[in-house]
Amino acid sequence: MSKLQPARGTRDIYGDEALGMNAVVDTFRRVAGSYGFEDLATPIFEFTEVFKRPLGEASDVVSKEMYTFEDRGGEEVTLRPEFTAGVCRAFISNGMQQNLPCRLMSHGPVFRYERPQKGRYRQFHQINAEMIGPETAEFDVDMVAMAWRLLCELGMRDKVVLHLNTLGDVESRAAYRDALVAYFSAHKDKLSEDSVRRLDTNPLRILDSKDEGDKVLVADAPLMSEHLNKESRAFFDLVKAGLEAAGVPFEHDERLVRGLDYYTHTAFEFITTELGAQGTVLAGGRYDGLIEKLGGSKVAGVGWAGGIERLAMLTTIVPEVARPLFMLPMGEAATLKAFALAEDLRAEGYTVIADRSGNLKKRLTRASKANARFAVILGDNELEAGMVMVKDLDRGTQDQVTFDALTAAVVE
RNA sequence: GCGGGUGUAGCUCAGUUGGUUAGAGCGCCAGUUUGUGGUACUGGAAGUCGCCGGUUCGAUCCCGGUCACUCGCCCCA
Repeated sequence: MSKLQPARGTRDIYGDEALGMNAVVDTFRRVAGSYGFEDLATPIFEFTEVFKRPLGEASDVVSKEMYTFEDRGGEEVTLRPEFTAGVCRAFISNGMQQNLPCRLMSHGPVFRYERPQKGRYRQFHQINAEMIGPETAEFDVDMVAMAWRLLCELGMRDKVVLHLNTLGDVESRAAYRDALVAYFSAHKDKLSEDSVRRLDTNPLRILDSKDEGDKVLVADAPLMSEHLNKESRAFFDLVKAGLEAAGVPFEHDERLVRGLDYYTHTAFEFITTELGAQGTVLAGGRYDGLIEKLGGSKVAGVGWAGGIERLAMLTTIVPEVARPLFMLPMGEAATLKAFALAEDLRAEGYTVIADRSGNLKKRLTRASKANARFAVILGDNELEAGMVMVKDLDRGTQDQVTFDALTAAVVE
């Protein structure tokens, strides 16, 4: 066995898994395209500031999960740990605010230094959609509806549940945060160690603690919905009404939160029970403060990201692979003629695999394994007669046809 | 970063209560068929039992470390 192995948390992707992941990306691009989204490919690495500033120095992602290094020119750069910050940077860099709202879709690898588990890697892949500009709730509905449509097309309608919540606007959120801190501080002695720490760093996170003792306290904790101001309540009501109108089923989950401060209003996660602790398959929300934090103007945004590996593990769609045609020339002259015939067939849209090594038996075996429908046998006998032998591997029949008739003879 | 489990052929896994040549199925290669596949039969190749060290007359097996995977926590897609 080879000692060469990929670095921890990275993998080689091929075969069925590659097909599945491509199917997820293809479906995503088609669905998002149908909502008017356009492609944006941002760099895989950015200046570290791009991620550090919006995510916050104290956040886990920045403080211990980023792949940050100094390049040969002395610049501090970071492999992207997520898409949103880079997309917003691109939005600012390219003056996209001239044409709002911007609908931008991206996909590709992202990097986080974490302890790997199934469905959780250091280099993993995301699909990402951002809508930048809109301040009203109808756009949140569009984004969630688009995610739901994608998941349905991937055959996951019955495998995921949409958890939906609101974080309110800045004012409501701050009020709620204060209420939570007051409540949990009064019961600090009963909180888990993790949650005592969260009381300082990220009190909202206590709400989704998995500690049994915490859960008892959380059950009686104040609710976000009780601390929403009028505007925030109206915003959330509109999101819910819109989703109902669009036919998107959801659960209002008061415990669903976001850690970072620039998140406002809508937060949502599509969760499955089929992947253990890695149950979140697609998640997003509104980030009205992010662009400004990055140095842009005050522009709102709403977006989501999905984990391609996790989605590929759950999708039921079977990618269609074109059945190849095997070209089996025997002898030098036949090999040369086969080049021409193969090019003709490819020009007609066929997938042609030229198999020139080994005896005919071996080559037919390979053709069968490759799920080929036809094998085109071209030896000296055929060449002299100006013909090729076309073997139908499904039926086991074969016929000689002229070179010109080949294309017509291999129609399935 | 913290705690638990696992690591034997390309793949899925048996097995050795520490002992001489480590097994199966699938896959691969070859033959029965020197120009005809998928089935069948016959034969074959392939493993420093993850890596390093310790204990022992002797370690794939016991112990320690390490690497990787895996389950949970943290965090998150």
